[in-house]
Amino acid sequence: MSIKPTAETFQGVLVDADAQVESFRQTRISRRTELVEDYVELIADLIADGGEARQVDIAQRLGVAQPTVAKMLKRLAAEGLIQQKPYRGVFLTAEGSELAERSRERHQIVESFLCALGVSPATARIDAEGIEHYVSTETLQAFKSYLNNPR
Amino acid sequence: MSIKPTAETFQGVLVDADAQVESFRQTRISRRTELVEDYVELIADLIADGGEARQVDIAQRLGVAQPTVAKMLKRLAAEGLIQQKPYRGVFLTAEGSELAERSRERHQIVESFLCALGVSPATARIDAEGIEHYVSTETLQAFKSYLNNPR
DNA sequence: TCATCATTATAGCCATTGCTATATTGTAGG
DNA sequence: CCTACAATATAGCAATGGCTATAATGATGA
Ligand SMILES: [Mn+2]
Ligand SMILES: [Mn+2]
Ligand SMILES: [Mn+2]
Ligand SMILES: [Mn+2]
Repeated sequence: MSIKPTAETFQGVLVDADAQVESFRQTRISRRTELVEDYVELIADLIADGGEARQVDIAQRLGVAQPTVAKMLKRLAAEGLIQQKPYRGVFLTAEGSELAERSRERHQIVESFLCALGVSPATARIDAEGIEHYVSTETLQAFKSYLNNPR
Repeated sequence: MSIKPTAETFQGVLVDADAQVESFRQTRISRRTELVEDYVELIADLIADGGEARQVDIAQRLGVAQPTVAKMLKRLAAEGLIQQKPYRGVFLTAEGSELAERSRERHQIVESFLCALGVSPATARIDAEGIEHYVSTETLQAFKSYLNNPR
């Protein structure tokens, strides 16, 4: 809407437009990388646990169908985060491992923080799975500080 | 991967499978409703500020193109959250107003909470725009409790 | 060895969320 | 009144992330 500098203008209802558009833009960027982060994190966990990450296991853990996983793995391979041999499990590249490790750490901090705040473990687990992807380094640092000195 | 009850099995690397799949499922559900919540919240703010919510204003605030908004508004109308007259601004139905109010409140609590935790206002604003959609009522309650008794 | 079965690959479908280009409509000024 | 111009509508495209059905492959066990 256009600026209406009349006497009865209610200031404060709307936040600064430039700031708001920047927030929405950043959120859209985070949403695009969300799935990739969950995939590499899960792949790293599966490899750490059983030595390999297979499509069926990834699909079962994510609760999606196997072709959905197959398509995403192609994308991850195209982005250089994993390597795959036909009809074999996948493994992480150096770049993929780094992203997985960063994601795992951040996820752990968010979940621990929620628990420290008094949220039940079950709810903390669910909420952290979504929240983790929208937490900046600054907010993550604030979470860490709280964990070091809760209450 | 299959269960491998060997002696060298590393327990604890992988979380419970059923719990994990439930987390991912809930996150996918939240992701689907994210945009709708931001739209109705923004529409309510625009109406409160200027008396009307036009496509150009919504588009400018979200940082997307006008046809993107037009398409989403059709969806919101189909879902009964807004009413629109051709070539006119939109307004919220009773249902849309309720969702907008709930979203606005939740958004405000999340942003205030981050600030109270020591996050800078600019970062809190950005992070809250994403985090808000993945916060359960239980976690929101924990945020409120902290706001009532911080530090 | 080789047949079966679990796993992976592929094809084709749909919904969502973005875009550009362009047609249509409404309205305000001259 | 009527013409610009601003706003909206529409068409068509692309990427993402789901799905089912089915083909191709690998590995296991008899
Ligand atoms: Mn995660
Ligand atoms: Mn996650
Ligand atoms: Mn919001
Ligand atoms: Mn938001």
